[in-house]
Amino acid sequence: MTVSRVLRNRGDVSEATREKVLEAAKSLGYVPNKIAGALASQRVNLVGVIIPSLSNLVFPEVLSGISAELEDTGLQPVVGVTNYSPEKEEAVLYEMLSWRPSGVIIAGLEHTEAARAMLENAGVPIVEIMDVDGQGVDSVVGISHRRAGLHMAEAIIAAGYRRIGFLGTKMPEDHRARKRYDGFKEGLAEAGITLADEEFYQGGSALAKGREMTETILRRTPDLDFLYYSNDMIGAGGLLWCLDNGIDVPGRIGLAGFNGVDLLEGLSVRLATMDACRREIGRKAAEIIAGRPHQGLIGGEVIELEPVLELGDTIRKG
Amino acid sequence: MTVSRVLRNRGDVSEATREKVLEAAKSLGYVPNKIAGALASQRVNLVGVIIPSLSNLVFPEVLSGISAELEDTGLQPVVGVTNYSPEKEEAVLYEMLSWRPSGVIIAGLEHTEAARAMLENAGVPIVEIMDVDGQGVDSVVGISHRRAGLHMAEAIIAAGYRRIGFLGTKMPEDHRARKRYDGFKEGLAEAGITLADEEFYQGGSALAKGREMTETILRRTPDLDFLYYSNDMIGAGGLLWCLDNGIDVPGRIGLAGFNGVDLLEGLSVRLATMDACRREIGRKAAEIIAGRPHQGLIGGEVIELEPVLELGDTIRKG
DNA sequence: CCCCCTCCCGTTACCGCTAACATAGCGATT
DNA sequence: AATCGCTATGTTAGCGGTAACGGGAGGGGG
Repeated sequence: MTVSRVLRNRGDVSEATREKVLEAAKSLGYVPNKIAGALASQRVNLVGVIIPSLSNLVFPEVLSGISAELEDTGLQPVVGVTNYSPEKEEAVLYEMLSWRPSGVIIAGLEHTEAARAMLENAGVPIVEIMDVDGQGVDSVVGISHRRAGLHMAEAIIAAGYRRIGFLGTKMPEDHRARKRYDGFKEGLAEAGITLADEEFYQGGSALAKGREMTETILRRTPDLDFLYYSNDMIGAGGLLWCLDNGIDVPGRIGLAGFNGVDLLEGLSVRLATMDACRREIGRKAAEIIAGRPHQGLIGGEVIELEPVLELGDTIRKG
Repeated sequence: MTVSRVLRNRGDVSEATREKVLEAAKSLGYVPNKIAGALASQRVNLVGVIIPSLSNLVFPEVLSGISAELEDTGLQPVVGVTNYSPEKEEAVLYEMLSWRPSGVIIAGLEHTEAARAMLENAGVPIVEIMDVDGQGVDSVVGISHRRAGLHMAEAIIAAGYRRIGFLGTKMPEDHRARKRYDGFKEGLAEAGITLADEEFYQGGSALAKGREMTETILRRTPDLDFLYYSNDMIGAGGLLWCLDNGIDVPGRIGLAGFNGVDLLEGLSVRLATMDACRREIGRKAAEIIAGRPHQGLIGGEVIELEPVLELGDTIRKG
């Protein structure tokens, strides 16, 4: 018992015994068994984080925000990846909840019915992240992808472009991409414009796909004067293709992507984009999980962040 | 007890009771407590994975190999990130071991003394990945970064380049980058050549840094005819800078990076690089962890993979 | 001198599950 | 009918810690 007190820095132990315990622990190479500890104390210092993918670039950034915020709280993130599959999400969530984490951070608002039920009954703070367009189970931190798309449409129209094409992922399960798409079309519709053409892809290297799709769509509809890409990587691919083919950007054709991927800083021409506040989303979500027990919040906060439009060099000004 | 048997598919239970149990579990929203289960059975279906960073692009790929291989084994990866800090690594490892995972996959061969001791005494299979240049604790899966650097040097010299510069990260703790650097200089030395200049960076967007550094080094040493970058992202930045500035690649100057990052497929000019077998490393490591209990291997395997040189378009041929 | 309080350390009873063993039920075998 | 063998289910005792409480030693106040 005294050993337990020393190793957890809890309760009074004399300096003398404390040192003896620590020394003994070190010389034995003793590593306490958190499984037993967690079972006895009903406390687990883990936070489940469930995201669709790690190769998307966006999610590692969110994760980094989460880690940073959790750093000094004694909490530790545990990551699960769903590959955009709702069934996998359900399975991963089940697995995580069976470890009784102190909280769950999960991407998106769309879950299977069973997953939603588990979240509701988990009895710990839940934060759904990335997206605020919909109804959350508990707390929500994100941006409105619908409005992001809408604002981009407005900016494009304000810049004088009229023949607009959309390039994106096939998005059966990427709800956020779909919401941007919907918002974008809505924004165009407000100005009485409809999408002149669109092109979707699946899998493969995004940069290369961006090139291919750009070539395809411009061959099919040569009079397009703007291309809106559903993410920065395919946008960058398109931009490179335009530059290689001597197309005047943003004069002859304008381009924009989405996400504000730092990785692309360093292209000769900066792609117009919209920052999705990824690190910030991670931070806020972690803050909610970490703060809940102390502040005794009842939950259900909804934090909507504002994505910032960065015009870059691929939308003409004035 | 019967419930336990049903939920684990273990032992004989009649079909009738099995169904009753499952139905009851579902209607109660029962999620078994793995903490208690693990404590009682002394078995934990988690594999600790400790890597330096998630933003490096390389590690998510390794992870994806691990996840894929673990998919049907009932084992689940739990990721810890060290930010290239040995102290953080030690802390993360301690935290992980306190959950008594079924195995640990950890990047690199260099650890603090305490970390090494923990690995040795963990009593579960340990796989050190990425690097085989050194002495491992248990199993090792990776490539020889020293030889990767060396081979690149040979290829560059064979192509006729002589005034060679190196651009890389400041690498107090990136041992693999250092080993490539050492191997590279060794390769040059064999041909009686020494590095004509070098430049190091830290932090920031790699693409942008690649541009900056390339400009800096070429301004300082204008007669360089080859630049070897310690990773593909800064290499790509350098490549873009050269293209923007109308420098003839690979005629006037040759370029090469390291890693074979898929992300960059789609640049107009393919950067010479060396594939580091990242997914494969992940797969093999996971295979060792997953296979150990069944096959009763004693451990200590060393699997060295061969990185493949891809000449791309930035080293002149013949 | 007694009482009470504080500081330290020990005792006891779980936490929720599973390994191992015990037992009940029932048909087949001798 | 007694025994055996098998399947299906129940019982018991932990797993390695922690919460909650107990209690001895020492000190200060009345």
